[in-house]
Amino acid sequence: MSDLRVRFAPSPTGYLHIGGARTALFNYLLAKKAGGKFILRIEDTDVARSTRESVDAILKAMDWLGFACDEGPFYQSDRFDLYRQKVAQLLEAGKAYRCYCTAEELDAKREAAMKEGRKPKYDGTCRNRSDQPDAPHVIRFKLPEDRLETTFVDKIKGTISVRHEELDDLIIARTDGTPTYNLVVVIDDAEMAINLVIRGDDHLNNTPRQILLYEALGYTVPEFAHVPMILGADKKRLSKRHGATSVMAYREMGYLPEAMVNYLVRLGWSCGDEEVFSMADLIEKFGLDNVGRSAGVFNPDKLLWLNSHYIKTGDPVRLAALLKPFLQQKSVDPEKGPDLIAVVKSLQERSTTMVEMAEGATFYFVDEVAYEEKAQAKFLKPEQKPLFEQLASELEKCPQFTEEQLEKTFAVIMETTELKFGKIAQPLRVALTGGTASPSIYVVLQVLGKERSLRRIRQALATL
RNA sequence: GUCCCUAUCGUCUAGCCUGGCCCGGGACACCGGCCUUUCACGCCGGCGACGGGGGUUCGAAUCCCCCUGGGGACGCCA
Repeated sequence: MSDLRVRFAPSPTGYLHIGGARTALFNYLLAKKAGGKFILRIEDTDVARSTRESVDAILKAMDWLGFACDEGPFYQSDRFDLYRQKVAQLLEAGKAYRCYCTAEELDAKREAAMKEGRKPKYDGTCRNRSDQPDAPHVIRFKLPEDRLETTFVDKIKGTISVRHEELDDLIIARTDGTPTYNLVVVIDDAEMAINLVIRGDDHLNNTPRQILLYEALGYTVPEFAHVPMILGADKKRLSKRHGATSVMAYREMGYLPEAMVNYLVRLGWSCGDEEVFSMADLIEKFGLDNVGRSAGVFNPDKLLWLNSHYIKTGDPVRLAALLKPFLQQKSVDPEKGPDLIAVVKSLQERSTTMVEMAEGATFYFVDEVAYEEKAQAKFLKPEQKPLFEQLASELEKCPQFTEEQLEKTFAVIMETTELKFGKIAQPLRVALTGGTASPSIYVVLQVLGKERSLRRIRQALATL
């Protein structure tokens, strides 16, 4: 047991994406490893952009990935009183002030500064105003002038130092009175006793000013660990044009959560030459020490490989349950066909996603086999009639569709027809499955069972 | 533009801290072969990197500096 307290704090302005999921994973893993607490906090201070749907989508994705939180979810929108109180505290202490500059004025100044090659920061117009008219205003945090720079040691990036001349007086409350991110994140992390903040390194630049806020509010500054970003193949920030970025989209595409977790953890973290990790492995082995410092490129191929690995080695009973919705989506009724678990077993090593498995499984469930045009033309020709007749009568005689019995039956067929196994198997495969690619023919026969198999052979016979 | 971060195969990375065992290891992808009743799986093999330039040192992927590349931040978004 330790007192480690970490958190994942997504803003509900969309679904949970790949990068967020990895941040959540790192937090979760560390909490579990240390026997600490993993807290979930929804950062919805931007009322205009936050939606209930996004919250639900994020919660659902967290659940799918298996990241259960120990505390929360907490909603910042429930805590505005606390924030208001803290703003007042800063105001009273003279550590914050009202700023009456309009957004338009600020934009103009920013643009001008950029054009002149200066850093676009607030010029402090309202900093020393003595009057406080009752006009629309924001609240700004007064950058402390008692130090020239702020330095902290990041658990991943190392020592980070920023000179205060690079900073300005940031807005902590909007014109409408609502608090902004940099303020609330500090208040909540402090009030929730978070002692290690793990987040994307796009927050690295915010950290010094947040540290200043911690100090101004009299809070203990936590430790920080900034995880590198995830990029697309073109080294640009990962976005929709690189393919799906929503975690749940991968579930829909037939990915298993353990594959996603395994892929995500290896993107930026390593443990010698190991590639495959269960959640239990990760809780034992994961650590910030082996997290890389540079951005990584999202590689869908490797995710796919891991997915096929987990499908191959997965429990058929569980996979069968997972397969059902994918089958139903293709209008296949999983109840009307052979044993689903046997179906899964026959497809595990040749499926890379559950969607693919569903595609491969469909033929088992159809009432009437639909032949692929080419396959039919090549393997279901009139001259095959004697072969199929043989097949029908011998298989009819076969007492049980077991590997052993089927082998015996085929030995007989091979002898009487003087055909090699391949010459028999392929036409039969087409008759049974409609195509030329399928699991082993003995397996197909067994899974389908005697009755279905014979019906399909007779169906083929009728077309010759 | 300014600041911050970063830099090993196409990609994820091991190695770097504690220089020599690394003319650099693993994985994905790719190519070839084997296996084989189809498609796959699997197995074997191959291709392929220390960004560039200066130092330090007997010796550098490993330490230092510069350059270049990449990412991020600069918002009344988070």
